[in-house]
Amino acid sequence: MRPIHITNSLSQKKELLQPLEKGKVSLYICGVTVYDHCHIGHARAYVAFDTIKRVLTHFGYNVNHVQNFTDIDDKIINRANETNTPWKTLTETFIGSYFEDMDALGVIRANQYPLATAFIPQMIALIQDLIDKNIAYVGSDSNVYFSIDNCPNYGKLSHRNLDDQESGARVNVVSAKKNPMDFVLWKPAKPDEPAWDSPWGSGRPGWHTECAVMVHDVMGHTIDIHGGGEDLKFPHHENEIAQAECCSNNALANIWMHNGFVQIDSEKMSKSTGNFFTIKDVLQEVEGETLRFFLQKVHYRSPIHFSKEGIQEAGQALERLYNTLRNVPMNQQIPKNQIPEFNALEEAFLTALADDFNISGALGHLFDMSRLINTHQAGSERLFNLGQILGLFTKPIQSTVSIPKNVTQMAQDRQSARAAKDFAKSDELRDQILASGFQIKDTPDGFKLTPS
RNA sequence: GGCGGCAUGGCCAAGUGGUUAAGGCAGAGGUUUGCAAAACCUUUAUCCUCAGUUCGACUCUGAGUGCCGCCUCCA
Repeated sequence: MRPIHITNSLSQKKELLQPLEKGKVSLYICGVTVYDHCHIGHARAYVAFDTIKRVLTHFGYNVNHVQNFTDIDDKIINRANETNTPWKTLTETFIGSYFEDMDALGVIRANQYPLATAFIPQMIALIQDLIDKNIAYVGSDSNVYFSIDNCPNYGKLSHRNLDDQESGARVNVVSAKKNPMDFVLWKPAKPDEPAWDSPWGSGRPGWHTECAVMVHDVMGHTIDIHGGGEDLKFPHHENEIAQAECCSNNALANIWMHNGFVQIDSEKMSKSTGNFFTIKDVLQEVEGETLRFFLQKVHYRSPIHFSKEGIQEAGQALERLYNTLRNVPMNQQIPKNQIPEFNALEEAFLTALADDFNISGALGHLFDMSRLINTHQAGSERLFNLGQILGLFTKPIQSTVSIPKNVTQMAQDRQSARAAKDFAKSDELRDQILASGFQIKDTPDGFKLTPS
C-alpha cells in the first residue's frame, strides 16, 4: 500500500490518507437526482471519482464505494407532472440513462446504489432524534426544520460565518423558520404528491437527509472519504454534517473531496442556466473513451473548459498513445540499459497519482514513456498497464474488423505497382482502398490495413 | 458584502526557494518514406502587476488587477 495524500476540504490542506480500517477505504459519492439525462458536469464528477477509486485500488486499498440516487424531490415531482409520467417510472428511466452513460465512459460500478425512497423510515428516525434533542422543530407551516443555531460547528466545512452571508441572496425568507438558514428536514405533501406517513403527517424528506442516513446505515458511523461536486459543499454537505454529527458526535467523514466544474465560455455548466450538453449529446460525436480522457486530463479540483476543440485535442493526444500500442508489439525485450528509464518513469507516474491524484503530472510521464517505447520498439506492455490504472485503452489495440478480400487484393496490387515504380497506379489504388473504408500504411514489413 | 479558488509559451496543462520551468495539441524545420500515414530529432516562455522577505522567488508574504465558484436547486 502506497501512502496517498489528499486535499481535504474540511482542513483545506493536503493530508495523508489514514483509513479507519487498514487497507480499506470507505468512499461515499453524492449521486444524481434522477429527473433528466446527465450532462457533462455529471460526467466530470463521476469520471474524476472513478479515477480516484481506480488509483486507490491499484495502490492496494480495498474500496467500498457507495453512491446514492435521489429519487424523490420537487424537481422529480414537477417533471413527472409536466410529462404526465408516474414519478417512479421517471426515476427508473433516468437511472437507466445514468448507467448507460457511465458504462460508455468506463466508470466502474459502485458497490451499492441506495435509493432515497428506500430509506424513509431511517430518515424519519433521524429527524425524530433531532427533534428529541431540540435541534429540529416543527414550524408553523408544518415543515420540520433543522435549527442551525443549535448546531455549534455549523459552517465548518464551507468555512463561512453565517452573519456575513448576503441577506438578499436567499430566496424565500420563510417566516416559519427561526433562522433564515434553517433547512427543511421533512416537507408535508400536497394532494396527489408522493408521500410517506410520519409523526409530522404525510410528506417527504428534505434533500439533505438521505446521505447522512445512508452513510450510517450502509457504511458505518464514520467513513474515510465523502465526495461530490464543488457546489455541494454548501449547503448540501454542510447540512449533512450538521445532522449526522449533532446526533452521533462522530465525524460523518474524515476527508471531504470536491471536484471542480465544467465550464462553457468561462461559466459554470448548469441546468438552471441552460448552458449544458448532455453526455448523450457528446457521445454522438466522439467515443466514450475520448470524452473520458478529455475529462481526466485536468486535475480533479480544477475547472475544465468544455469545447469541441478541447475534446478533439484530447482525442489526438489519446491517439498518440494508441499509436504506440498499435505500432509496438507487447513483450518485446527492453534493452537492459533502458530498464532504469522505464522504471523511473513508472515510478514518477505513480508518485504523481499518489499526490492528490495529480493526473496531469502523471500523464506527462506516460507520454514520455510512449516516446521511449517508440524509440526502442519495446515496452508497450508497461504503457498499457499504466493506462489501465486510469481506465484507458479499452478499445481493441489490433483491429477486429475483418478486411474484405477485394481490399486485400487492391493492397497487393498496389505493392506490385510500387515494386514496378508505377506510382500513379499505386496512388490510385490507395484512393480506392480509402474509398472502401480502409487506410493503408507502408511499414518495413510490408503494408498494413486499418479501418479508416 | 462574506468566503473559497485560479492567473505559467498560440491553445491546454504540470511543477520547484537556487542546476536545462514537464507533457499534450497546433505551427516551423529536418530524418525516414516514391508519396502518404506513423515514428524520431530540432525549434517557440523568465511564469498577471507592484512592493517586501531572502545570498537567491515563478515558487514565501502583502497590496493591486483580472477571471471563476459558493452564499438559491445544482456534479
